[in-house]
Amino acid sequence: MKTLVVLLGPTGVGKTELSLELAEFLDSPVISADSRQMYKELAIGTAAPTPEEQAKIKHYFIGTLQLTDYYSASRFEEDVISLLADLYQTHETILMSGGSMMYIDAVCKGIDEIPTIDETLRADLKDLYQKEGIDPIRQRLKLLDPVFYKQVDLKNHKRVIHALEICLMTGKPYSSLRTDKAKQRPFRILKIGLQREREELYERINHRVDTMMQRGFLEEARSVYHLRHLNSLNTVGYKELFKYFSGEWSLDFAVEKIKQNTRIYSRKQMTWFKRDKEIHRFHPDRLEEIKDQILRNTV
RNA sequence: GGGCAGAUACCAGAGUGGCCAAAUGGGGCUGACUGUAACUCAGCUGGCGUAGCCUUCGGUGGUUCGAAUCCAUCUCUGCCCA
Repeated sequence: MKTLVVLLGPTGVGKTELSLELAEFLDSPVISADSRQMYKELAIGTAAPTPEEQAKIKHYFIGTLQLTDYYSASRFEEDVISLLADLYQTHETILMSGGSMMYIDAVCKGIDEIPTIDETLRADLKDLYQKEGIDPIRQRLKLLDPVFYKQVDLKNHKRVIHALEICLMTGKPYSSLRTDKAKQRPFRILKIGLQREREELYERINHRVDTMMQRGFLEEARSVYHLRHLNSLNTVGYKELFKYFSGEWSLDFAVEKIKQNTRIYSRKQMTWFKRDKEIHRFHPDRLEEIKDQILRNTV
């Protein structure tokens, strides 16, 4: 049976390194599930696989987008599913590796059909939000989709605005489009979660940030500074360096903040996958155990 | 040596007789999250199994029905004058 092995875990845990070994072991390319490594301008600050690593193992979805491109979990689902259809012509097992939990869920469980929001509509609502706050948006949502209105976190403006966008875009209540059902995939999914002791993970993260700085992260960030308002740059690492460029923070302080915010991000990832009972957890050093687990599930 | 200011929870910092286990921010922790998700948002953060109770606001001793808040004194810190 065709199998998708999903390697996941918090940032800095060691996914990239292990994915190379597993890819070799499985004779598979690596499908990257990382929402930021997709941008070609962000190679250093996202710790994307290097050109050398990519020369050894074929990677998909690394550096394939420009910062100005629109992308989403739904597109990722679509792109990966269609890519898998191709790859399964010649492979039994494919490896996907990454830490963007929502992207991974989109591939594993699917995501509901919702049209892409029209740019004008999006801009209009953003404008309304900035001028009058969240209240009028809440009120309109309450009118158009009372069911979802009761479910959303009303303080989370992003979710509230998006729900209204969907209602206005489709003419239907957002809640009516939510199926809450996982799609059946024509392949088996095996999730391997990497975890380390927190102290160990934090040390790696701190160290990794220092390494990024040595590799020219500052220059990379400066080269995209003029695009800082793009969502694709609402990203740990870049945000902080931008504050240095604007004179708000000293460089040392910005670097400390990058470390801190990366640690926070890693915790959020862990929270997300703590509740996923399908994940088999391993320390990254346990390569043999991981291989065993895969063999047991792919034969 | 003299004068002044100050010492509050992990940090910063409000509070200046009862409404104070003590504002607020940071940090930390926990969690939510189906489309811009490395986003966005929420809860907790002295102790004990809520309620309630217990121990706190530099130390000690007072005043008071009642003190983080007033008085005395000690220790430490900062600034100023010598």
